[in-house]
Amino acid sequence: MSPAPLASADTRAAELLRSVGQRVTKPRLAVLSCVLTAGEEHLSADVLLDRVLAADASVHRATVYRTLEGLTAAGVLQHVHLDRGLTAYHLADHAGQPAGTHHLHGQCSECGRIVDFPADVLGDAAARVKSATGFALDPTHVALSGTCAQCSTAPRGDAR
Amino acid sequence: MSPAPLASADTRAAELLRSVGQRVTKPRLAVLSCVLTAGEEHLSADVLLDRVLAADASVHRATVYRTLEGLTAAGVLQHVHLDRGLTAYHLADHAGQPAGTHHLHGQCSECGRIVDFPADVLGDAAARVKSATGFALDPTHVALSGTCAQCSTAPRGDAR
DNA sequence: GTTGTTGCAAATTGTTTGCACTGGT
DNA sequence: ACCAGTGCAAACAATTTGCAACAAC
Repeated sequence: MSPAPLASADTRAAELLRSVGQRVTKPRLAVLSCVLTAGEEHLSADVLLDRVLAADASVHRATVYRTLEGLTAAGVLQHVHLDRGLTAYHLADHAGQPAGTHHLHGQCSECGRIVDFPADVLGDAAARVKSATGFALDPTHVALSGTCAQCSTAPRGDAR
Repeated sequence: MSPAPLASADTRAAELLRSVGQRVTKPRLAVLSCVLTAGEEHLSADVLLDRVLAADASVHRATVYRTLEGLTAAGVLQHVHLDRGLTAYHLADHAGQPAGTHHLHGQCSECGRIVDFPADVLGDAAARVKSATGFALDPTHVALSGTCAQCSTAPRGDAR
């Protein structure tokens, strides 16, 4: 279940922090290694908060929120807005790529799960909306709503 | 600027209430006629709350929220979820149409304005997402994010 | 009259702010 | 040593709840 060499989550976190010129502090390490450990999973700020607290109860809530904001500003993390006004964080798409090619997200309205979509799933929809209405869609800013594959078939399976 | 015969907003509201078998009460009239008077405008619950209070301060907040929920359940109103976890309400698309053909909404991330889109703006995007990922998009549930025509050109113009 | 509605006050959820202290570099 | 970063407590916004008084039918 855990094949990853995650022993070094803290080490990677420290490297990342230094590489963007941020001070290496206990809360920042805690937050970043939670994100690193989560891997594929996209975690909302408050879930992340819970995990950080579970790992180190001495870190304060406010600091977790400030840290997430700071790491996003520094380009280490990216976020999407979800249902209910929550925000989910994940590692930034690698810096090599042309800017603006972020992938998009869908959120299942049944179970709350977040799924990744390739940047181009919407095809020419954005262009169509723009020319029809003048509205410039930014599908990366907010998660698209719908029902995930699991919930479409199986009933209940709430993971929120 | 105001060509509508809106003198009878309260009357229409009462008719609507009766037509769905809901009791005609002061708070319900206040809420419904605010929605009717808003017309095209899509109002978030809290803005609607302010307007209702401005019209009749004796109506309680909690009642406004309960009323909006009730009217939605009764099929009189529909809602979309916005940024920040807010919810916007508008009159339900007329009952004559085939179910599920609701229009969609976009919300400008600059000014917060809500714009309507025809139900088919996304073209085959939903089908594409479904077959690529198994995720069944429901673009009517949450407003699509982007920048409205005004904000794309002019700078500041916050109407939030 | 009785059943559905309302007003009120207090709780909730997720997040933010001001400020004095602390710890990284 | 210096300043960015942190903990804490309190404020925040939007919404929700339990309950007793109340009013529409």
